[in-house]
Amino acid sequence: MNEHTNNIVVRMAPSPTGNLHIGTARATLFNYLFAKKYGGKFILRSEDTDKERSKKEYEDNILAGLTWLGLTWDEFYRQSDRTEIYVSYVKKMLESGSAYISKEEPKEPGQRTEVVRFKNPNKKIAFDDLIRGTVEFDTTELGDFIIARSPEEPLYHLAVVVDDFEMKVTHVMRGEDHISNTPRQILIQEAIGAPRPVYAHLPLIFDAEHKKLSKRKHGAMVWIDTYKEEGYLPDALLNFFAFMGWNPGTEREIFTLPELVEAFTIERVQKGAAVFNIEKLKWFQKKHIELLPAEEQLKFIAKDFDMSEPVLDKEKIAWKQSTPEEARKNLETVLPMIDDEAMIMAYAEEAGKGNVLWPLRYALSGKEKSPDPFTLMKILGKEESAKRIQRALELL
RNA sequence: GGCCCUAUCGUCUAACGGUUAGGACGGAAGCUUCUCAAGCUUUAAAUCGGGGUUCGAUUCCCCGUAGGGUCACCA
Repeated sequence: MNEHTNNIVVRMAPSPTGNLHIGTARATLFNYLFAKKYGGKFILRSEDTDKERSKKEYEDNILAGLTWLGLTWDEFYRQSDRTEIYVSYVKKMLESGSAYISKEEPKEPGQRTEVVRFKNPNKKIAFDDLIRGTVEFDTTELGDFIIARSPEEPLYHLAVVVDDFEMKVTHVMRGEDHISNTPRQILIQEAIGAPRPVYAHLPLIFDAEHKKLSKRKHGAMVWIDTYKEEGYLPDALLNFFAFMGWNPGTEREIFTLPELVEAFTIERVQKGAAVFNIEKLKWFQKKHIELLPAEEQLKFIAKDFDMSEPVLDKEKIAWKQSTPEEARKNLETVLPMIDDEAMIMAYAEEAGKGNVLWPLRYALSGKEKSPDPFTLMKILGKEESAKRIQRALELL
């Protein structure tokens, strides 16, 4: 695997049956990293063959979320636009005998009395997985599985194989939950004469109970939107996702997206599932905020810390043993110096840091614990800062 | 249950036969005369079990065990 391996094509194929999911985003990241690292093409394909469950709004959400994350694609396709292609393959398979029409007894409303089944050759299939090595299956246990509801209504396995073939996909990187789908898809490939892509099944993301993350069980925590709304930076999320299942082989942990592309190698992807740890995400977020310009960082502080006008407690304005008179004197001295940190610090050095900085910080925040007074003043602005200091003075 | 995958600190992981088993998150402790939610320092914490192979196994093989995934006219 190197830059000279030509024409690498990968694809991410989400089904628009829900908003952008963490697992989808992470798998997309790995496909993106792989494509960019090796100079390949990254295709995004909306797998909406299920008309009942697929919705345009979900597709929009997935595309918007991926764009927000910075995971951009080179080509986009929608399976519902390609039905006639799948239909032509179903016809070919029916003619060649690799598929047949089967009479069925509908078990649920809406089910057909005739479906298209794949004629299973019942053989052993072994494929080489880039992450797991050789994986073997006996396809006998799969039976003659259904590949289309009717000759005009193709189902997932058929559509995937046809698309990967037509789109010349060379590497299929997807979650490990798809590993058992692989033998079916290889069987279809062989039936239509499609080459076998290289497979790479990514480790899953688990919850604290070591179960696959699901929308049903975990609700909002699986949606990318939730993290976006909470103010998480795309790069923090991406960095976090990358490190669940991959590491650069060094002790460096903070990477931007371009840096991840540079450092990425498929060989360092893990086999075992990773537990989603929100504390670690918060740490990545903190580190990525530190990468931002100073004024951008202030916005995050302002958002996380309650900056609304404080209700001051007279008793708390003066620091420790010092007197209200001292606090008053210090605040009056500092008031005209508001936008000059150096001057305030110089004064604080001689008057006693605590005696100056505590009343100042308390006057501004009204809290015993808060960011430092200079940060507060930058966020509040000169005018509001002066106003709050004045109010503290009135109490003394 | 069948099939498949996986197995190092609580968590994310490093060590590609030889290390005092390393780092990070979180935890604990301490330091830091403006506070701590910041910063710094220190610290506790792991190779699932049993057999092999080998001079030597976290590492290779086998068997267990445990966990997970998957078994739709969903994807």
